[in-house]
Amino acid sequence: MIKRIITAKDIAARVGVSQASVSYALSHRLDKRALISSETRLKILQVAEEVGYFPNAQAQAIRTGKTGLLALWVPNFTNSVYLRTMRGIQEVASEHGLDVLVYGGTGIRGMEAVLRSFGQRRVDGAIMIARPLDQTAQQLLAQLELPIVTIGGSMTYPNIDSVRTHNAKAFEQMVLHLAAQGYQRIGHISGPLTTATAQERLQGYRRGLTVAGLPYKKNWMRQGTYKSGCAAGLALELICQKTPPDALVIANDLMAIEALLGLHDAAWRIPQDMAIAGCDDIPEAEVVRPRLTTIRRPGLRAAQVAMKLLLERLAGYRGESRTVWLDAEVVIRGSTIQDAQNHTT
Amino acid sequence: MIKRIITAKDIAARVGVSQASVSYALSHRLDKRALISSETRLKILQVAEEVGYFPNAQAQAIRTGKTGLLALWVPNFTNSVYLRTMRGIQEVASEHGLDVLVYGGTGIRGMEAVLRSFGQRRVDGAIMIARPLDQTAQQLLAQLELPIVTIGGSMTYPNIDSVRTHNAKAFEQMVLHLAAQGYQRIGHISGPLTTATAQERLQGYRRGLTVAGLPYKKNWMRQGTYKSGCAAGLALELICQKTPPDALVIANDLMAIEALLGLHDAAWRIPQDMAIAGCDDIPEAEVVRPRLTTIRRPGLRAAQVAMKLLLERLAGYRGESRTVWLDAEVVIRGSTIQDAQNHTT
DNA sequence: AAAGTCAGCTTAATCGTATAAGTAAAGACC
DNA sequence: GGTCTTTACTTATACGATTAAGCTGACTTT
Repeated sequence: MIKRIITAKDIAARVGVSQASVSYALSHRLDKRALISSETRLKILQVAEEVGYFPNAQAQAIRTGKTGLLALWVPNFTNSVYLRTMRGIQEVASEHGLDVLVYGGTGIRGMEAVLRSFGQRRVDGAIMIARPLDQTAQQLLAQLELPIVTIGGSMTYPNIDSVRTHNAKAFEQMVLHLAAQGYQRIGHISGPLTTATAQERLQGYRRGLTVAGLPYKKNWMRQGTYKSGCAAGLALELICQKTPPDALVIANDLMAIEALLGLHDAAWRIPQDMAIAGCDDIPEAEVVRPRLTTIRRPGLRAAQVAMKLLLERLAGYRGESRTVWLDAEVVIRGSTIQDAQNHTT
Repeated sequence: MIKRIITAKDIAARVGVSQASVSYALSHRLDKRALISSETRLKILQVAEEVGYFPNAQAQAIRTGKTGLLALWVPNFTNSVYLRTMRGIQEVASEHGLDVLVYGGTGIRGMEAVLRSFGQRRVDGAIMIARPLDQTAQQLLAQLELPIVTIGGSMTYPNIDSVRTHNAKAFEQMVLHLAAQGYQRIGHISGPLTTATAQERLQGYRRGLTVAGLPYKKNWMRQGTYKSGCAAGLALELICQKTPPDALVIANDLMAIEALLGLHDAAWRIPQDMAIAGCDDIPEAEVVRPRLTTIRRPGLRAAQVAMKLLLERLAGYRGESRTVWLDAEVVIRGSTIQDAQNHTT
C-alpha cells in the first residue's frame, strides 16, 4: 500500500521515462509532436494501473482551466418532485466524466455559498432547479458568463438556457378532462401568484374554462402557498358558498392532497361531490384514497435536456439563450372519475 | 466586467504589492514572518472585494493537499428516507466551508466512479449512506486511508466510522406497543435477510415478543424485498391461514403501506382486524387512511453526527474506528390504535 | 556521403497559489 | 555608533499536471 500521493513523476521513475511522457501516454493525443511508441505507452499504462494512479484533477484544472465540476443548485432536497431530476443530472454528468457539486441553501446565505463556489471552485457550469431569483441575483449570475441552465426558471440572459414545463397546456388539458367528466363548476387553488409557475397554471386553468365554455368565477378561486397547511382551510372556504364548485384544479399535489383529506373529513364524497386534481405526481398521490388525479412533470427528461444544453455550451456553443419546453402528462386517477377502479387495487 | 480569471497577481498589481503579500493578507495568519501591516491588508482586502476575487480552489488544493471537497454517496436519491440526511450533510458541510460532491450510481459502475473521484478529485473525506458493500469494495475503501463515515453501514476498518440507528430497540418497542394495545398474534414481514438492517429489525421484533411474553410463529412471518410490489401479496398469504396474525410489524413503510392498502381492498378493517406498523416515516405514511404507525429514524441527527465524526477526522483524529448508535422513535398513528383520532384530522 | 525527415523521446515553461527564506529599513539596546 | 531585533515586505520555489519546443538517432533522399 502506498502512503504518499502517487504522481506522474512516480510513474515516470518506475518506467524509466520522463514525467512528460507519462502525461502524453495517458492523454491519447493524435499530435505528431506528442508521439509515444505503443511499447512505452503500454508499459506506462500498465504501471499506472498497477499502482492505481489517476492524474490529480486539481493540477489538471489549474493548467487547462477546466475543472470538470458542475454545480447543482436545488431549492430543497425534501421536495420529491426534483429528485428524479437530481438523479438524472448526476447520472448524465457521471457518464460524461463530470462530477456534481450540490448546493441547497436558500436566501442570501445560499446565494453566497453558490457564488463563492463559482468564483473559488471554478465550476465549468451550473444547473439551477426551480430557483426564483431577484433581479440582483440574476444579474450577478449573468455577469459570471458561466454556462447556466435553469429548470423551471425563466431568465433570459445570454449565458443562461432554460428547460421549462408547459404548465399552462397541462392545466388546460386537466380542465378539459374534468369538463368531459361532466363537471361544470370548476374552481382553482393557485400557488403564490408572485411565482411564474403559479401564474402559468392559473392561465392554463382559465384557458381551459374558455375552451370548454365553462364560467370562471372569482368565488371559486383561492390563492395558496404551494406548501402544506393552507389547502384544507381554503377548500372548506370554497364549499361554504351558496353555489360551491364541483371540481377543484389545485396547483400542486401537496395542497391537493390536503384539500382531498380535508373535504373527506368534512364528509364530502370525492369524486361524486367534488373532483380534485393536483400537479406533480408525488408518491403520496397514489396512496390516498381515492387516488389523486394529477399532472406528471417530466423530471427525468428535464434533467436530460438540461444536461444536453449544458454539455453543448461546455463544448463551445456561444449562441443565443435557448428555452426548451417540455410537455407534462395528465395522469387520471380516482379523484376525478367515478367508476369501479376507485375501490380496487 | 472582467473577462479573464482574476488572480492574486492581478490584485497585487493593482495595490502595488507582491503576490505573496496578497496571499498573506487573505490568510490571516498569526506568524511573525507573515506580518502584513493592517494598512496594506485593508487595501488588499478592499481591492479583492471590488473585483470579486476568490483564491482559486484548485491552486490552493495543489499546494496544501486539502481540496475542501466531500464525497456523498447515496444509493438512490429517490428514497425519501435519506433526503433529510442529504440535506443535513450539505448544510453542515457548507457551514464549514466544504463543498459536497454527490454520487449515486449503484453496482460496479457506481463504485468505479466513486473510486475514480477519490483518486482523481482527491476528496478530503467521504460519507456513504446505506451502501451495502461486498468484501472487495470494503477493502478497497479501507486501503484509501481516506476518512469515511457510513450511515447505516457496519464496516469496521480503522479509517471508517459509522452512524447507526438502533433498529432492534425500536422494533422491540413497537411490538411492546402492539402488545399493550391488546394484540396477541403479532406477525412480521421482513426485508431481505441478507441485509444487516433487515436482520436487526427481525431480532428486535423477536425480542419484543419474548419481552411481552407473546408467541413467535414461523407462519406469521414472511420475507419481503423492502421494495414495492411484494407486500400486498405476502399480507394476503398471511391472512389466508387458520389462525392469522392480528397485527403486522413490517420492516419498512413502503411495504407496510402496500400491505395496508391490500388488506383494505380485501375488506379487512384496520386496525380492528389487523394492526399494521411500518418503519421510516415516509411522507405517504401520514396520508394513507388510517394513518400508518411507524418508526421515525433520525435522518437529520444522523447527518449531523456523521459530519461531526468526519470533521474530527479532518481535524486530525487518528484513533480507533467509532460507531455511534442513535435511537429511533416510535410514531403512533391510527393503524395500530382504535380510537376517535382515526377519523378526524 | 551529406542533408533532410521523422519518430520518440526530454527539457522547460506555465497555470495560481502557499510558504520558506531573503532583505531593507526602522527602532531598541548597551 | 555599531549590533541586534523587529517589522513589513519581496523573492523564489514547490505543488502536479499540460504542452510547446528542443534534441537525438535512425532512416530516407538525391
